[in-house]
Amino acid sequence: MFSKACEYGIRASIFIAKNSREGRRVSPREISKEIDSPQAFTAKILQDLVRHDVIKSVQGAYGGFEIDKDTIATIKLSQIVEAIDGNGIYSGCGLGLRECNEQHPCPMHDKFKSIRNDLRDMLETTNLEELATGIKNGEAFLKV
Amino acid sequence: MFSKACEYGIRASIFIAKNSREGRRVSPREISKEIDSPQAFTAKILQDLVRHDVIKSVQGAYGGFEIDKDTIATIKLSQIVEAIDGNGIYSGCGLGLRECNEQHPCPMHDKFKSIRNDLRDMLETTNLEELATGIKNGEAFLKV
DNA sequence: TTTATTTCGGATAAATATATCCTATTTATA
DNA sequence: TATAAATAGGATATATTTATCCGAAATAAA
Repeated sequence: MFSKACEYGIRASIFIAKNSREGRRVSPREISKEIDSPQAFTAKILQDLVRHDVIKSVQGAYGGFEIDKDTIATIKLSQIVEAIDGNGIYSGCGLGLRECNEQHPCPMHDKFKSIRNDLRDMLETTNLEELATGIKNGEAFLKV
Repeated sequence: MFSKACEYGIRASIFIAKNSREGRRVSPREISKEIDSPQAFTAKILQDLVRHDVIKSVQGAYGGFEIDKDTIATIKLSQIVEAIDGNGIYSGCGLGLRECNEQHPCPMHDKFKSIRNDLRDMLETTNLEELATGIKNGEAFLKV
C-alpha cells in the first residue's frame, strides 16, 4: 500500500509528535531505534519531511527533530503520505491507466473509486495528535 | 496500490476473458498491444497466472491464452492479485509492522482496517465476467 | 574560540521491480 | 515427417527503491 519510506515516515512523525508534546527533541538515532527502522535511511526521510514543512529540525549540538506543540493537531496523515509517496495512491487509476475517469473509465473504476475515496478521507481526517495519544496511552505501538 | 505486474496481469486477464467468451485464443503479442504493456514482461506474468490456474495456455502453433468459458464468472480479482502481489495488500499492517492486531495494534490499525476490508471484499466479489462485459459494451477501457 | 554534538547532503552500495533478448520446447498443419 | 507458429524459460539489462557511509556545515556549551 505505502512504500517503506512512507511507513517509516509516518511512524517517525508519530514518535516525534509524542515527544514534542512532552517538550523533548529527538535524534534520528533515537527515532530509528524506537520505530525499528534503518537509521541513515530514516534520516533521509526526515529531511524530506522537513523540506515539506511536516516536521522541524534544529541543527547543531542539542539539536534534533520536533513539531510545534500547537501544530501537532493540524498535521494530517495525507500531508506525510503526499510528501513521500505523492498523491497517486488515492488519485491514480487502480489499473495504472494514465487517463481514467467517468468519461474514460477502466473496468474497475467504479468499484475502486469508493475505496480510494475512503482512503483519502481517512488520511485527510486523521492527525498526528490522535495517533500520538494512542502511543502515549500504551494502546498502540510503533514497532514489532 | 498494485504493482505494475499486477496491473498488467488484471488488464490481461480481462482481455483474455473477453476474447474467450467469443471463442478466441489470444497471444502475448496481441494482449500487450491491446492493453498497452511491454510484451515480454507481460508474457512472464501470463506464465505466472497459468501456474496459478487463473488462465490456461495452449502451446504450439495456433496456441495462445484462454479461459474456460464456464469458469470466467468464477475467477475473482483476488485470485489474480494474490497470484502476483500476494495477499499483503489486504492482510498486512498499513505501517509495516510484522505483528499488528487487536492485541498489538499500530496507531492506524482501526482506521486502516475498514479500508483494507473493503478492498478485500471488492476484490473477492468482483469476477472477470462482469469486468469483461464492461469492455465488450464499450463502457470501459483497458488502455490509455 | 575550541570542542562536542548534531543535522545536511553527496556518493555509493545492495536489493527489488521492471523490461528485454534469445533459445528450447511444443504442436497443428501441410 | 518437416515446417511454421506459438508458449516456456533462462540469462541479462535497466530503473527504482531501499540502505549505508562519510565528510561538510551548524550550533550550544565549555
